[in-house]
Amino acid sequence: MPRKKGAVGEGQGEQAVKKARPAEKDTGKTSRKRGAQVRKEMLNAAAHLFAKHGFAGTNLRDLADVLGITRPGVYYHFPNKEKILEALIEEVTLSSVGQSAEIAEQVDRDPEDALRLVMRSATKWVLENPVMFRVLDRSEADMPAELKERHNVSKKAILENFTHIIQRGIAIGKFRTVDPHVAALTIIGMRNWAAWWFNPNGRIPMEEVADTIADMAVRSLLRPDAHRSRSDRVEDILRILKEDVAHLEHVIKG
Amino acid sequence: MPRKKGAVGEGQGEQAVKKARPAEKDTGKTSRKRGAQVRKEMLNAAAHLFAKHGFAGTNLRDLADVLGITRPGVYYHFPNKEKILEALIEEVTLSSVGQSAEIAEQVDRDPEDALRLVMRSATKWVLENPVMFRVLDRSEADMPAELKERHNVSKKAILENFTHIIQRGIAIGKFRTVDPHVAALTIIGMRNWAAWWFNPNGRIPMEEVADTIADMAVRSLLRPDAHRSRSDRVEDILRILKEDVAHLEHVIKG
DNA sequence: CATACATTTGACTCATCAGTAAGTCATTAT
DNA sequence: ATAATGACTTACTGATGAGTCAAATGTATG
Repeated sequence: MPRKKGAVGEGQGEQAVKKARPAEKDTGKTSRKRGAQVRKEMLNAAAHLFAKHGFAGTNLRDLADVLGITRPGVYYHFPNKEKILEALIEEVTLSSVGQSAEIAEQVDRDPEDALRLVMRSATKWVLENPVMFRVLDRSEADMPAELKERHNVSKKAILENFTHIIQRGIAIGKFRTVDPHVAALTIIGMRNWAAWWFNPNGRIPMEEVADTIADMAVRSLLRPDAHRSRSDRVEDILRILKEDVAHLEHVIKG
Repeated sequence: MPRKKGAVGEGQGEQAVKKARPAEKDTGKTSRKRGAQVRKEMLNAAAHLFAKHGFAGTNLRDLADVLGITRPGVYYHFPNKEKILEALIEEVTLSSVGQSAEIAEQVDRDPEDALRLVMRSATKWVLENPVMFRVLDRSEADMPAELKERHNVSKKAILENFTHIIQRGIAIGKFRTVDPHVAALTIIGMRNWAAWWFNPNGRIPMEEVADTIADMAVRSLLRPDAHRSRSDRVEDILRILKEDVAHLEHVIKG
């Protein structure tokens, strides 16, 4: 990506991160104490660049351009390129801690409810931080070992949570699927992929998308007949099934 | 990724692409006429590298190392780095042409059948070419304009096919979803994400995974009541119900 | 054996990019 | 007013990596 000659972010689908100069008066305080603000903007801009080009494919000069400073100016705020990624990931894992806690709480409810709640919350998180999510995803190969390790642990935890819920759903006869592991990976895919197509300024509000995806996840696993009775009690489901069997046998004979 | 000092493909999870020398006698013909063979190996190795590090993040020397030649040797087979990517994409789009045709044929069936068939075939393609799929996905930002254009057209076509099927399913009252567009994107996510977790040498065979994902996609959209009439044969339904009853009775007792 | 041809190498060039060092300059504290 | 300092800049270094090219190393064929 040898830096198109003309400008910087010339792509047509940009919409975010573009800015040629701090435009004289940014917040009243023109220069001093602007540091923290710039740092934030830098992380935001870096997130967009890392998400699009990956860590290795991102040029610090492009980052500087976005902020309207020169390349070495970046080094005032961060000691090196990798620290930017680390700061970004730090931020993202921090913001996902709340989510994990929330998920852990729900895990022991009725499987259908649990799956819906956990899936909605997990999806919401992705839709609220789509760029960060993409960075995480794109930079895996370039992450320093320690960060990669943490990231993998977190991914594994999510997968296990889902698998666990699904297994419980199967045990009480509410879910049906060939393999809980594959099923968990698949619904995680529904959620994760959303980070790549969801448009925060689009037609459909985030909450609604999250609800839709969570609903699809649940329905993709619910045993068809279980839909009938929304009861949690296995005995109820069994009774209904038996009624159905009796009915069908009658139909066949009659 | 400044090239770990020691070796080349030191990661523990490698399993594919590793080879230090063409090992004396490769196919009997040691050197002459080896060109086509090396070219193939090169594309394969490049696919793995591009998939892992992205186009920009891939070093041609790493590619050369995998093949047991030196970096300039690469230029005998391809004029430059970008042409390797192009050749790769060429190959991949060629192999997906068949799929598109197949999909087009199914689109006008009964929506449930159409969705299942199309989804299965689309998923199978991904599972058969997971590395290629990842390359496509990872290299989007680095693709030359013309290739990117073609790629986008193909993505859009798939999306529209799914959307169309879903809309028809809603129209005849068999599917239910808030937004067909979101639903289409979500089931595409189920499929696409599989490229990142599916292991061709894993426990579960490809066909089964494809079937499972296709089934989940269909069920995530089917209107609950429509499940009943899924099979035309009452006997089938009865048998399934009896299995369910047995299963539940077992659960209650166990 | 000699020649032609396929394949690969060593030794380059050139551009890019991460990171450093020293200097500038407005603002704020003294 | 002056010193300190926050937020830069210009001008470097050094590494890396893409791409070139004239040889070298075979290896098949006449």
